[in-house]
Amino acid sequence: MPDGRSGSGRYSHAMARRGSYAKGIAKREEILAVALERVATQGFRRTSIRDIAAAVGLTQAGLLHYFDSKDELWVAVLRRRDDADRAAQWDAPDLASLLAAVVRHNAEVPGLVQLFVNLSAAAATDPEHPAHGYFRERYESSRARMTADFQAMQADGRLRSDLEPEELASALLAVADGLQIQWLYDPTRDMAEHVELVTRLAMAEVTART
Amino acid sequence: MPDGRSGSGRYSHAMARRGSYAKGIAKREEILAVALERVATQGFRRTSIRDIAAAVGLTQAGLLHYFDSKDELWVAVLRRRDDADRAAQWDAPDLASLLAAVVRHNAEVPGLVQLFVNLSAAAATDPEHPAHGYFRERYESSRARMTADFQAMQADGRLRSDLEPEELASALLAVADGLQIQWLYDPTRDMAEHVELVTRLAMAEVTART
DNA sequence: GTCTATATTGCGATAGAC
DNA sequence: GTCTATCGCAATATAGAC
Repeated sequence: MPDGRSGSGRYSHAMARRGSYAKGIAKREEILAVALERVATQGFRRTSIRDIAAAVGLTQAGLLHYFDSKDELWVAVLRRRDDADRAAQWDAPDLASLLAAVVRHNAEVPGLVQLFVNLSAAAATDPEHPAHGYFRERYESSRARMTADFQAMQADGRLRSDLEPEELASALLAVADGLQIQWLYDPTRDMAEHVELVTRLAMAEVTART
Repeated sequence: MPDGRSGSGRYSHAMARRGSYAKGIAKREEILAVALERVATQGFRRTSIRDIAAAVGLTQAGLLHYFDSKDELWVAVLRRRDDADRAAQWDAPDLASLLAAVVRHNAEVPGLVQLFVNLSAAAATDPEHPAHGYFRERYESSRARMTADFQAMQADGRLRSDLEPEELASALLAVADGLQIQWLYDPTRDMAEHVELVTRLAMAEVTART
């Protein structure tokens, strides 16, 4: 994505075209930022397209010029979060620990959890939903990367050898997702703790247990 | 998981009258059955109360005489499923196995899974949602009963003693919920298998492992 | 190109007639 | 108990102003 920000003031005709383009990009970024801020602070359910539009000085129809639909906007917000998480460089020895770290961080951003839970549910039941492809691919790639990581860990003897890496990957992602829901109903639940519990169970242990 | 509560007994005010009481009950049951059938065949998102009403020979307003709102109707459908699950008398040695059995059965009824996933997500983010109380209590009671079961299993030496029973209960429910979503995106995933994987990891083992 | 204004559609919900 | 009629809302589509 071009990052060029237009200067303010008057433009020649040519500048105006480039300027308008850059302005459009900037506006799009502003919408994403505001959408994230609104959903984070006032919750998913209470954040309508009209709210966001008003907060960036547009009408609802004006906003939908930048995103084809409300759901496309939400997908863009989630992609942005994915990018931020990827850029954050958590220090985790493996992908299971990374998942726990990301989950721990998510507890600070309830609005995003609300968004994720609602959108993933809505898109799951409708193949035509704008977010369907996003989630499908996200699960597939997360599972694939984790599976590879677990295979390596089994080769190193860090992970129990008597379980299917892919099944464990699915199960860990599921714990993270399922706990998000329980956590929304009861915020005293510690999401990351549960991911770590299952991870711990899957780790090869040196010490005997009772 | 079946929930320990009486399920099917929410009637709207008008039902309390004598007169055609039995007929009213029968109609209500018919609506529940048809609602289940519609959501199962055409999916949750595309099932409006107008659809259901037409299928039972009523208008939308006529149907809402029996249920205060669309979401109340969905809750009644889910309570009915809980009742049926409870009545089914699965032969399972413990609640973790029971959960796996119920989950395995759920795979035969995708429409109900869609309904559960969507409604639990929508109600999670809105305390005023008609289904919020239902899910909150359902999670709480399922977790409580499972926790008690796990404590007994630890006393018997059937379960690893180095983990929190309540945490394990939460995690198992979360695996079941999270896998529902992954399964909706990719029906080749075996939901029950994953529940059993985590259960197996938590069980005390007699044999040595690698 | 970017945006506003307007129209249309479909939904759940409600009021009141019978 | 069920209807007709209508409301308000959200999402979307389109025409055309600038």
